[in-house]
Amino acid sequence: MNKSGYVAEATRIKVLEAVRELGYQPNLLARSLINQKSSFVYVIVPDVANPFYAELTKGVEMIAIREKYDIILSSAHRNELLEAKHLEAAKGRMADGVILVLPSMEEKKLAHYARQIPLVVVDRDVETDGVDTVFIDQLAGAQSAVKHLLDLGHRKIAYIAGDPSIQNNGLRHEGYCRSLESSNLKPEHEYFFQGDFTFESGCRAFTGYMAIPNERRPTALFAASDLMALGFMHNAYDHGVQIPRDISVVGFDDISMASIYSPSLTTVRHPYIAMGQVAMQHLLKKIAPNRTFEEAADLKNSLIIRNSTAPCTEKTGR
Amino acid sequence: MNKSGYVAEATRIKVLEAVRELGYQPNLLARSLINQKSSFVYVIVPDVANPFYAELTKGVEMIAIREKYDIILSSAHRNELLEAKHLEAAKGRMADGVILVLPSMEEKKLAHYARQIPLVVVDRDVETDGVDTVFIDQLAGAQSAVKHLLDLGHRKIAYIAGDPSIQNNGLRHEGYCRSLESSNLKPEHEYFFQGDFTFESGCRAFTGYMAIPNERRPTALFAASDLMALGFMHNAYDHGVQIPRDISVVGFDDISMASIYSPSLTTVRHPYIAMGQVAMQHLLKKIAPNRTFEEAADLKNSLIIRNSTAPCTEKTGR
DNA sequence: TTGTAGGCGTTATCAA
DNA sequence: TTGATAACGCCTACAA
Repeated sequence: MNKSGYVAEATRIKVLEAVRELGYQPNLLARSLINQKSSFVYVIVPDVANPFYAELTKGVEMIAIREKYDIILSSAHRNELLEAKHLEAAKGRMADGVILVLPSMEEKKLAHYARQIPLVVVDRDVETDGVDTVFIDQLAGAQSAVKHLLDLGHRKIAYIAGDPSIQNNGLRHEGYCRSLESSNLKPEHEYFFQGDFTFESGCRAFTGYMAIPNERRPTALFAASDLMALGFMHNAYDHGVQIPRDISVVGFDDISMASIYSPSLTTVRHPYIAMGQVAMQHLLKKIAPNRTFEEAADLKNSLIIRNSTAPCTEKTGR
Repeated sequence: MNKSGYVAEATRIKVLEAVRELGYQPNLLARSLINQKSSFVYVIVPDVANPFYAELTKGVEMIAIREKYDIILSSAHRNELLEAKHLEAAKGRMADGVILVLPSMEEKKLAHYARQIPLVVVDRDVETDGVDTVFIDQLAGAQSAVKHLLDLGHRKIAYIAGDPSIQNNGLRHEGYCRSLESSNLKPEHEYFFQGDFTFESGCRAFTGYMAIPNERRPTALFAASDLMALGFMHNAYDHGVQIPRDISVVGFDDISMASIYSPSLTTVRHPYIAMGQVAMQHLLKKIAPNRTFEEAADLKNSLIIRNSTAPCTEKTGR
């Protein structure tokens, strides 16, 4: 008994000496077995190579390390079978909890697993009771982006949408629509470009933009991801369209490139590190409901205004 | 015995039924204990949020998943105490192996741990026997970058160095020097800028560049990281210095931004995903020396020529 | 073919 | 205080 208990000083010293001499190291697996506590947390993300999830993992790690948790990281590739496989592995390995990011499995299944192992779902809103979530309603974030453009005097505001199968994309689109409507504008079909979150789809959107006759051409653009915004700007640069002089652009995510690009990109920051921290804090609360942990940081999207947006110079038709 | 052995068909069916009904799941921890094999691999990187290491982790995962290994990921922040701590944890948890990326601990210590647990070191060259490494000698990569500039006719080639404490940085610098010398040029002190791999240090280097009198000003630049190259280009753009018209720029790493920036950046690609794959293959070989695995991909840096480099237009003084 | 004993490395419990 | 013993959940091996 190294830590506590009633031990004679002499014995204690002897034991400690032996420990050093033999290089003894406790077997944590055996310890887990008896303690029913492995000090493992699974983090299941769509793709470990995605920088967003790398940041999220860092957030998780920052909290986990203080509580001596190790992180088992795996990719589920937005495939519910893989998600299930990893969840089963987590149970089999007696993980103390699971952080599941952007799962594609249905809510019922999520609830099912949540009953078997402490589970926190990130980046997806789940209504079912018992499923803990860390989710930022990106409606507000998208609205603030479009409001920024409206405040600058823009009225013809285009939108590049992301992958429709992802919940967050729908919310970003809805934020765009609502913001327009609150200014008595309505989303024009002509100003809607379907993308898939990638750089290339942003490039393609530029082609669509150029196809619009000059007098109706948008003076501003909101893209559902920074990568698409940058794709658009990239092509714009090549075609001599200047940003923000000819068109203001707002992105979403605040990837590292956003601040580095020329011009730097106005965007909505999605705080992945903080989300990872909060997710881990939720998990700790579930694992040890009696213990108290510091309050979680408040999570929200924030608009970062940089150099890709400027006041509208075009006289409005009204 | 679910898999093999001599079992009556009836019993087998009964057992399988019971398994389903009770939702039985084997406890992998207990299984590990008896098998002396945990199916865990530790991946210890400087920082989990760094996109390079995220890619490397993906490479490791691609191989690991086939052999049913789970990955325990952790950050050591280039701190040898943390590295040691994670290595001890790996031993304590009976990890089957460790992939240690860019360790800062001394070789003797590495060899010491390598004797205790299968260990593969990535991104650092270790001479000691018994320590397996995945390391690309970046000398050749750097040389090809500078040779490209020489081939374009450049003679005044500046260099932005990275963090001196990192082995790879030294090799990149040496590659720069050797390449120059092979063309009977020598590295000018005036053309050397000390950076630290960050975007900001690249920006600062631009200030240094501008301080050089016009007639001696370099017509080309090799930066030891893409981020520094982009920082330089960023400031160049702001000051009306055009790339590649006024100065050609080559980076190192091929970060995702390199292909997206305007102009896109000529750079030396460092193949992190492949390195992760190879590292995991080495580890598997160490764990099960008898089994054979597919041959590892050949690893080397490759020069990616994009739009930030162009022929030298300045008449040489000779 | 089936059942049972022993042990993997811990920790907790209970006599001594 | 200390030492012995059971148990965590699994697997191997040997006897039935």
